[in-house]
Amino acid sequence: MIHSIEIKEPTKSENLTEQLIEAIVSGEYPPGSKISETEIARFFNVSRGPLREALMRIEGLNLIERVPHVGARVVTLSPEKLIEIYAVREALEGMAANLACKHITDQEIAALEKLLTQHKEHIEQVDGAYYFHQHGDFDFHYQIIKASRNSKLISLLCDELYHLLRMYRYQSPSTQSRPTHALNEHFNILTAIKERDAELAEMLMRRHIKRSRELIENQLIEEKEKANDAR
Amino acid sequence: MIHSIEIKEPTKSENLTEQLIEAIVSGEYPPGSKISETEIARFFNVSRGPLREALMRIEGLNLIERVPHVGARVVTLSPEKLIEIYAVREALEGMAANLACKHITDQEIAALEKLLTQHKEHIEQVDGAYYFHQHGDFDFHYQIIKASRNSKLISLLCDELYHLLRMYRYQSPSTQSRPTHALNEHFNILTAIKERDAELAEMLMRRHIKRSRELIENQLIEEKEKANDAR
DNA sequence: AAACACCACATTGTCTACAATTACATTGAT
DNA sequence: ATCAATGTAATTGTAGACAATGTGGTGTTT
Repeated sequence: MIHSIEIKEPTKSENLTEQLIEAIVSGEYPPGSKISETEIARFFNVSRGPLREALMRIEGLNLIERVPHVGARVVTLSPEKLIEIYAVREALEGMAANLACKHITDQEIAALEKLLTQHKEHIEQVDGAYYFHQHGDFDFHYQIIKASRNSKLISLLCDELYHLLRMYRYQSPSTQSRPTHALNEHFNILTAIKERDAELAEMLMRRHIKRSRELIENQLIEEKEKANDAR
Repeated sequence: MIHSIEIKEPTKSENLTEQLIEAIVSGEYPPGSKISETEIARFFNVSRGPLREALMRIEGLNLIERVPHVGARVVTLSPEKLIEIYAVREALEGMAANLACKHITDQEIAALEKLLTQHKEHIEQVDGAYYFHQHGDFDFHYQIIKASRNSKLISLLCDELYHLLRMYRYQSPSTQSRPTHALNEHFNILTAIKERDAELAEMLMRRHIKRSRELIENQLIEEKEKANDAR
């Protein structure tokens, strides 16, 4: 989707970084599991030097937590942390939608329209096409973020937060989504962008993300009630 | 300047990271300058291993840029990049002000009030107390960010963007500020927070940062015109 | 004189070995 | 039996040596 795998990275350290990110995000190294340097270095046929460099970078992405002289563990994403991330997304992607109105090209708008039409067809045909929807959801948001033309915004959302969100998706596949509602909201956002109404686009995007967040918050409340009942 | 490794951080790699950040931000290693691994490792009395680990982390903070097999250079902050950062700040700190209204304690509000009163006195006494104002400006924003109680927001603003902003301050000391106006805006923001008016606080904070950004944008335009005239 | 090819040098990337710190288990005392 | 202390084993942190790549200069050719 985003990263072209055309050419290998020139250095082992960078290759490792990408592979480890994939392994962590996909759940191959489950949340909370320990990352043994010697073990993983042997597995990837590299020495501990490049591996440690990769770990430093991955720590910067908040995918692992390291304690000196103790080791690294894969982070466990609590619903509380996820809610925090959604608050950040609300602010940043709202800004992205605003800026996109000012910079997006007609071609890009056409591409977005095509994307949403495809989504609509898929949802109508395959009722509850969950995975596809989630995938496409990222696509839609990604294109708008890119259209903001603000490289800082793009890197924060697509490099820093993206992996954490993907990881959460793997961790809790039971997350209920709302494909139809979300699709409608996507269409409304696109309409605002087409009309170059920056303020409206921002507001709609923020509301869109806020609703996703509230879904998670409700889940969290349910979980807590269940825990209380069990007591 | 003494670089003796005290018992602050438990590991040399982490010590190095902090010292290098300080050196880069303060301009000791000027923008665009090359970072020679062997040279700096010798200077700090460490081997290249820990140094490289530190460089990886600092690269993640976007303070340096590394090219494989070529080396690392200190980033040069263009006005364009700074404007991008301010757009991000506008979104994030707006959200922070909003959340702060919901979570800030009365003690914290009192502390903020005291802070602003001190700023006011200083500005009245020492006209154009530039450095202090900038310093205090960070204080005010920092306290509000902390009061948002959103750890992701806090780390993004205070860990990721903060160093870049400090670096810019060192790089272009000629930046004209507007202490009196800014102070008034700070007071207005604080009033909104005191009244727990989240939406107003967010709007005022965003406008406040937007005005700082516009100051930079105007400078940029002036520079370009000057460049055109010289041609 | 300009452009290209080649070689030597310097710098970065990686590996192996060693030192330092922590975790766990065993042992002893209360 | 529980708790504390200590020693051992395993893991992480660091250092120095070696390999791979990029840079710059020199010399030749057109």
